Amino acid sequence: MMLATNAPPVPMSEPLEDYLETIYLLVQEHGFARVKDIAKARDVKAATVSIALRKLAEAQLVNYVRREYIGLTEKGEQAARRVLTRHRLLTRFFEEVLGMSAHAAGEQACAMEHVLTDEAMDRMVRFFEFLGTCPSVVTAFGQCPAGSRPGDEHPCGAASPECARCSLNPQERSMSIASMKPGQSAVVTQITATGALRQRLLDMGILPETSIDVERSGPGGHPLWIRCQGARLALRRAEASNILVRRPS
Amino acid sequence: MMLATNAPPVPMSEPLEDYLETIYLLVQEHGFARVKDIAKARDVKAATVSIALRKLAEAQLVNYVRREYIGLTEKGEQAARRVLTRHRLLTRFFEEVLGMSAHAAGEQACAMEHVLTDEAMDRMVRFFEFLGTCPSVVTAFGQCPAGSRPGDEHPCGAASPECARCSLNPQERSMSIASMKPGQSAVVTQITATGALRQRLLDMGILPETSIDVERSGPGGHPLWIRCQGARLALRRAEASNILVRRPS
DNA sequence: CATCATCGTTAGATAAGTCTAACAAGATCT
DNA sequence: AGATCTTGTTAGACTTATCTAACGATGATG
Repeated sequence: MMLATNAPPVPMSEPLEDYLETIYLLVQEHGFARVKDIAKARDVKAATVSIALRKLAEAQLVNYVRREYIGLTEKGEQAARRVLTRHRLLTRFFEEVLGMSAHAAGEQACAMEHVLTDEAMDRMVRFFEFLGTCPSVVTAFGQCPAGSRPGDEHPCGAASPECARCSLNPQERSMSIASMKPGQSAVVTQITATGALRQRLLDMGILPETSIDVERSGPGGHPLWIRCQGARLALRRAEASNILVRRPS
Repeated sequence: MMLATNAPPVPMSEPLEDYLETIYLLVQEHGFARVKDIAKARDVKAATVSIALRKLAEAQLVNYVRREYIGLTEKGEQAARRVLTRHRLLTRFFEEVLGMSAHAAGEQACAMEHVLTDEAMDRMVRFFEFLGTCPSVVTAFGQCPAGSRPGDEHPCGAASPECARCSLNPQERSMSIASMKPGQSAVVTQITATGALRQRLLDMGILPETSIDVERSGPGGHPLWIRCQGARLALRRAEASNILVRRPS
């Protein structure tokens, strides 16, 4: 529901970011967000939420009239997705790379999502792009130190020899989403954009290994509508062509 | 100056942890810590430091008489080292693995050091232990996505083939610090301990790739005195034997 | 010795986020 | 309709960390 804009992200306190994130998830899951539910999700009292909502409304992040429907503004949705994307990225790192349980990884991600800088995020994404094309790295690590603690076994023997995906030419099935047709879906492998555009795409939740469904695609200057992580996004063609995917062939 | 104890770490606010860390570093660097210096290092006013010191003194973390010498207690030193170790571990991750500048890596580490859980730390250390024995992984990553952004080059070709260190039997030169003589120094490769002992050793600052100097070592039940990251530590033999190192042969 | 500069402390204010308790507004059920 | 239950809001208090401004103490200098 949101076109990529250049709105500079407003610095915000961690609790307020958490409220936005919570609202975003509740709306996505139930179609609405009530004070009570937000309070429960964040484990605070309803009174506290009420006050927070007033602040968020002042900052133009939520549309909110006393006792009425609570919804995110465009700006709020963007901020929420930004945080949520960081959350998912960190969770994946702790779970898939370091081998932590989903629960522990999520907890850790929660604590860090507010302070992950744009640059660090960028680097982590590149790390995942790298792992995605050469998964034996993770595998090798998963087999050894993250797992049990023998201490004597050596991982490299297992690591180096076969790198299944690498032998396939990765560009073979690779395409940008700009050339996808409505109804098709694919998995992101790489974001080739750099700088602000890259950051904006990442903040929208477009990360390596997330899947994307194309809903509408017009010719020429028309935006491309996609679904990603449950969100509907509109991309310009120039943006779309920077997102490489692989299609289950 | 500290024997490894089983004192349960006290939960503490982030600012207070920062004060401890700052004091620790100032003492290590200049031999003393004044209110003024702490204030400058943390970029707050002296008044604020004064108040914080009172709280730290109440919590038995600093020895502190009004207007007199400021020093960490044993508990305080332990807490400071705990945070500092997290800081260093995270910095290394962002710098060495993700390829960020030393400055950016440090900033990011600062923001995360207070919330890194024991488990996540443990996993990261294992990751480094893994990388230490099979460095081609990092190298390969460093050559590709973290560096420039060609997007088309593929890292794996460079990654898999030669894994220099792996071909050497890592146990060859590997030994525990328990068998080191006074005056010798070595680099940590692995902490084989598990559970609480492992955590305690990590919290003391004993991480993969840190160097250790043995200062005194008695026979039998006597503790082993070492220097690590500028700190003097006493280890029991049972602990020392869990720390594997490589010596520049 | 008197003065002045530096350093540290105290008092009082502010801001953010939380709580409890009391209250108000709808919704539901006889 | 009236009683009651659920939900949300407001008022007031507390905690932590910070600030400014004023004050006190220590030590150096003319």
